[in-house]
Amino acid sequence: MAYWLMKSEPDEISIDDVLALPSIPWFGVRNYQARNFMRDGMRIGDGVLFYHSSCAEPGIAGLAEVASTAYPDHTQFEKDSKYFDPKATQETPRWMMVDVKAKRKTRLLSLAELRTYPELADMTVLQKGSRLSITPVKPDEWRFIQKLLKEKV
DNA sequence: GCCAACGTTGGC
DNA sequence: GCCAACGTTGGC
Repeated sequence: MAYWLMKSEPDEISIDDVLALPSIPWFGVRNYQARNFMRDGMRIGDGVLFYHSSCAEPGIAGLAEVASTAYPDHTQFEKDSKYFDPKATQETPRWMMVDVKAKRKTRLLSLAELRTYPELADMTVLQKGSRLSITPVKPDEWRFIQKLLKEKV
């Protein structure tokens, strides 16, 4: 069992949007490192911190889980999609995605708050210049965040 | 809107 | 394989 942090722009897809559906396909990832995490690392049932980015209050907004293993992202083949990739073919797809199922909304653990905890100082998402939309979360970090969500409401 | 940091592309 | 130029991310 592994843990992940996945960024989404709430203007596009928020935790509320995902909660309203059984699961959603995580389309649109166009970064090799993030793709490899989905393709090589993610397994059904892995824990996900749902992070809102590029918004007024960036931070962790909910808990989710991985609901499928990786499969080709269909938007890479769609000419009209902003995620279209002319170099991808059906035979050799370049981009993959997984399904994500929301579990619940949490209080907003803002980026500013996350930065105050020494226990989380090594979190990838908190590192300077970190832009990856999908990052692994260490078990210690996951546990600390679960504890935070129980203790401080 | 600014801009630092990082990733990708392509000429050589 | 190097690296400059360019594009993107995302906090502020």
